Amino acid sequence: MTRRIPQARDRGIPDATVARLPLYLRALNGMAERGTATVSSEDLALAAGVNSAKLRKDLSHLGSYGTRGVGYDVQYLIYQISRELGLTQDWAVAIVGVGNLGRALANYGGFASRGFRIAGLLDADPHVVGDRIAGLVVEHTDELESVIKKRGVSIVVIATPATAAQQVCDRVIAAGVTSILNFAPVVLAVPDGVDVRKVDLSIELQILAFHEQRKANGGPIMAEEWPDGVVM
Amino acid sequence: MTRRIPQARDRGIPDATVARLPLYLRALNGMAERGTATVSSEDLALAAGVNSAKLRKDLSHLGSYGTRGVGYDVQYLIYQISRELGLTQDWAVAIVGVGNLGRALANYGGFASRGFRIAGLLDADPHVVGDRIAGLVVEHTDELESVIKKRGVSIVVIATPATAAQQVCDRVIAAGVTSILNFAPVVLAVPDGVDVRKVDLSIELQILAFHEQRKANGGPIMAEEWPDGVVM
DNA sequence: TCGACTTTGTGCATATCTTCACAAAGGCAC
DNA sequence: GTGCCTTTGTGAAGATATGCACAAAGTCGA
Repeated sequence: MTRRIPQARDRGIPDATVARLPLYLRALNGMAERGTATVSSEDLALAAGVNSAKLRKDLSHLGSYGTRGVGYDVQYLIYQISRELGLTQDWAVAIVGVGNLGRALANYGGFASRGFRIAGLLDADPHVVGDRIAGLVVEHTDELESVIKKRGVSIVVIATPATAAQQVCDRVIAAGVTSILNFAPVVLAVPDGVDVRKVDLSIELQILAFHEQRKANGGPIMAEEWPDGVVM
Repeated sequence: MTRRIPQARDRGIPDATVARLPLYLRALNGMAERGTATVSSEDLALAAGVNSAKLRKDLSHLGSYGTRGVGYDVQYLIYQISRELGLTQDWAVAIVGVGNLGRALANYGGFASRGFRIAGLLDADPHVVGDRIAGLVVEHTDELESVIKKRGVSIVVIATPATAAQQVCDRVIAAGVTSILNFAPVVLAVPDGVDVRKVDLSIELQILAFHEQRKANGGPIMAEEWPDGVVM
């Protein structure tokens, strides 16, 4: 892990902040569509579902873009956050694995509107290769490296079965990709310098189940912990 | 602020730990399938992609289930984590919104194997109602309340368009549901006591884009911050 | 120009999470 | 037994993140 040496102008935006910026961006876009010109931290925080002090602190990491007594200019803040997140440029994304999930992702409207252009759909199954989905023709995974290079793909989404994920991962990294969004239920091994983010549908349900169980069991004080001899 | 008075057996498991337990569980299941009987914190941490001290501290919140000098019994630990997460019981889940994503979720194998039983698929579109997906017949959202009550649904997955999400949310809460997994790109307003977890596909990509941009711009030290006068 | 009012930006206290490092616990060989 | 070896469980330090509360900065009406 690279040691963070604080620079004169420290550009180290906390991870927790980065994770919330897209949230603010969405809320702001909604406001822009409704014609709102300026917004206070209080209102924006409400719309984004966070505390207003946190919102202000988050935004302060980007710079001082508000006006005291007034609030934030919606359009300007959209621009600043977009720029910080790198959404003012176009990102070519390839989706590997065109099962149910891959299809859903290909058809998901939320990508294109944020500068993510789907530049390739690939699958190993010959029955799927050639299908037209969301305006693209599915290509065979044999073409993976050439698609990445020819179309300047810099982000790859892995939506393959778990068994194929690591191999796909290795190949895209060898082809120069350093940002991967992984939907396969495996922990990918990657070298330093490669970012992997993971979305796991069943993990989210498990976390919900944990809390649901707590609620069902009559609150935080649980009467009997060891109902009866569960022994190794 | 409620002062945390440590109970005799303190049942407050940190959120960060809860979020990782499913990860450990998956790694352990893989080991069990390969016939591994015991595992050290070092090896399990490696398989789960975390640091071994963190793993040990996480597990210590559940109890003292390891053997010094040996490690953890795989089967026993699977049982303990499953129990803690509430996966030893059956959870009835309803999916509202059977578009591309809803279909993908309905067909996702990772649910059933962890005690999540899909008890209902609902959609507002009459063209979709009646379709058979993953062994279930899609029902009309008019039936939402009755499906929840009759089939004992305690977790609802919202995979509708953004515009319909809040309304669906309100209805399922009114019907007694207190755990919601939301895929719609909106911040749901819910009363206290209701848990909402959110999965947002485009947010993950935006976070990747942020880091990718950093890498592309020549590492952590960025030369020119304000290329030229971007002014309000 | 001035004063009342609003809202930002942030210092500071607190809470939460991570990591180190090691004493204590147990297995195992002899 | 006894002593050596391995690995857990955890106290304490450090790192990050959150939230309060308020001074500073700006708007706006008179």
